[in-house]
Amino acid sequence: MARDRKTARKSKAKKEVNGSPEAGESAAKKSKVAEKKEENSTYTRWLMKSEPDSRIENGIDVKFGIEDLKKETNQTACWDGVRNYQARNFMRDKMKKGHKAFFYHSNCKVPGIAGIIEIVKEGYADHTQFDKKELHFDSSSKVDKPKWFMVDVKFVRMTKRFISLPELKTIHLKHKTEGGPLANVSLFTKARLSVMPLTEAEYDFILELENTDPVDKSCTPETTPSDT
DNA sequence: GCCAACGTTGGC
DNA sequence: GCCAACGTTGGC
Repeated sequence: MARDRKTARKSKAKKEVNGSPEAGESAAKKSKVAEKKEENSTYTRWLMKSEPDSRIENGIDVKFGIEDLKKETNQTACWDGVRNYQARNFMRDKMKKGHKAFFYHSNCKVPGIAGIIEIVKEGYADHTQFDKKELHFDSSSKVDKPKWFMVDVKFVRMTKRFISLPELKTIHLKHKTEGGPLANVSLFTKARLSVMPLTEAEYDFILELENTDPVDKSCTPETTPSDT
C-alpha cells in the first residue's frame, strides 16, 4: 500500500526519555495558552511540508515531492517520519478524512505550494518508529504504546500554478500591517512546523491565488511565457 | 553551505 | 522547573 519514503525530514533515534506517558512533549511549553487553544480548535484545512529534492540523510534519500505522491499506488501515501509533538498531535487528533491540505515543497530552490491533497486515512501508528533501519527509528517508542502517528494522504490535483513562498510572504507582510486573511498564517508564525493547520479563510485565500498572476513574477521562474 | 529560530535534553 | 547547551528545520 502506501510507500514510505515520505519526508518531513527528521531526527534520528532519540534518547530514551520516559517516565510520563508523554514525556518530552511538555518540554516546550512556551505558550501554554496558545497550545490549549489549539487543542480545542477544530481545523479542516492543512499545510504539509515535504522535500521534493534528493537529500541523503544517514544514507537514505529523503526526497518526496508531489510528483512522487502521484506515482504511488492510488496516488496515496502515508505521511510518515514526522517527529515533532505539535505536528504529531495534529495528525493523531485533528486530521479527519476528507480534510484538504496543501502539499508544500520545502528545502528547495523555490519553496511553495505545489498542489492539493486530501486526508484519506486518519491518525495511526507510524511504523517507521519501530524499524531500526528507518531514518526515523525511535528506540523509546513501544509497539503497544506508539509515540508517533501518521495519516494517509491522496493526491487531488496540482494547483493551477506554483504558489511560491516569497509570494506568500509578501502577502503575509501586507496583511500584517493592513489586515487580511494571511496576517497570522502558521506558515510564518510557526515556520518550523512541518504539519500545520490553516483556517478556511487562509486556505480559501491562498487557493484563490492560483487564479491570479503572481504578485511578483520573479517568484515563479518556471512559468514565464517563453514562446513566440 | 550558512545560520537564525526554535525545539529538546538534561544538569542542577 | 529553570535554563544552557545542543540539535534540527528550512529559508536564503
